[in-house]
Amino acid sequence: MSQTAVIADDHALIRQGISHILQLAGLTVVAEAGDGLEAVATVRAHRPTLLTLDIAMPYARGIEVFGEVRRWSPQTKIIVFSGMTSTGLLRELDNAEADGIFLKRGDLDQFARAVPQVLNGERVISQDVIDILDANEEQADLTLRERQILSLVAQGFANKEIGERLGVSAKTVDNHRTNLMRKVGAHSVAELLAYALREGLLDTNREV
Amino acid sequence: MSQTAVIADDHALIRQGISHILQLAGLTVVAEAGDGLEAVATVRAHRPTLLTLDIAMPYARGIEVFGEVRRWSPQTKIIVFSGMTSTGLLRELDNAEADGIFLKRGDLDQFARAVPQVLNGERVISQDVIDILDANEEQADLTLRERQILSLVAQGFANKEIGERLGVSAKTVDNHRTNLMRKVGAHSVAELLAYALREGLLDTNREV
DNA sequence: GACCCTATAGGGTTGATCCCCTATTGTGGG
DNA sequence: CCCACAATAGGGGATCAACCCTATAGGGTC
Repeated sequence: MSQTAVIADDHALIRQGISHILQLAGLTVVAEAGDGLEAVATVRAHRPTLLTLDIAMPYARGIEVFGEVRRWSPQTKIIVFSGMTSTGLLRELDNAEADGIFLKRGDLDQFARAVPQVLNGERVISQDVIDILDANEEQADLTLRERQILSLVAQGFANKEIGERLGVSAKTVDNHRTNLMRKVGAHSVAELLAYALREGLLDTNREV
Repeated sequence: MSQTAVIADDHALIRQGISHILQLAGLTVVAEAGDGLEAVATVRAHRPTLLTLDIAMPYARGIEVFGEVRRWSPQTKIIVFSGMTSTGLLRELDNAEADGIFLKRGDLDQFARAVPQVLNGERVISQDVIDILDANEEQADLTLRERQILSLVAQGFANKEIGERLGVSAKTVDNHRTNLMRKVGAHSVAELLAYALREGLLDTNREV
């Protein structure tokens, strides 16, 4: 039986590019997915040999898709394509034990050569990614609550509103926020968001 | 003599996808460019029939590339591929009279069908883009000063610092900021930045 | 059990922001 | 010549953010 692949990316152009490469590698592309939820559903349905996953997709971030895929189809190898180069995100992917990590801006031949290796059980991280991870060893690790609050702050909500939304007091939000700022070295909302943008902690372009 | 094309995009994967489509349309892809400066240089050297241009590239934004290309190779048709869906950006492209505007997440067949039309002198804007432009007719038009201050606020500077940097008093910055917020309907830094992010008024992902 | 960390919540201070007002200068339109 | 508006500057007030402090409850580790 031939080896199958599912491609998840919100850009049709990229799906086509990847599809072409995978076909040259002898894989059968059985399905494509345009957002995170679709990606999970498609993998559950097809249980492919390989999944190529974009981390920045509507409805569900790649990282969250990751866990679901591992759960419903553990034998599926996952290669992640990242458009963003932020340390935080790449480290998350590294820790999540992606079978392959590549940058969209990177060399395609490198990816093409890596496909058979990954299918063979090896783990292939592109050199670009390794460089980025090595460069910034230190990385503020934020707690779940802090990330949630950061995201809501970035969406323009005030402490009081965030408190209502999360079911806690505004004062608790204030405390989390203070810790958050100390961790990342910011001293105002604006500095905080500037940091979050740099690190790719936010869904910048919320797609339609 | 056959018709030629140059592809400018910072993602190799997308270049490959576009290249494939253009070749099917009978065009010869004579060069590819990975950033804005390269794009301008390449177009000057080859003067292609068609340029496909990504608006979010390192070193020079697509909009700036636009003017340069029109100047050095006026007969070159320009088709823009946008990953971002912000009204402001798309309107800018519309006003700059791109020969074609498509979203990266859009339908590829639509693009493929449009290529000959564009080469034929027609102007083709994808339906997705038209919908977005129609949806938000109103668009806050900010003054130069307001844009500058918005940008500095987003970079984490306080009124006092912005004042020093622009050589005006902090109070003046405060006033500009108040007007700015009234125009966009924001009531806090966070809301202001959320707006700016949505509208693509900021350079979100500053690439390596 | 001692210890650390997260999440919760409040008290209190300081400074910045948000937004109301007035006012001047310069520029471009009609 | 008047009007609109951008840009400048300030007064003043209400609110909120930023950050210090203490404190409790629960989870994990050694």
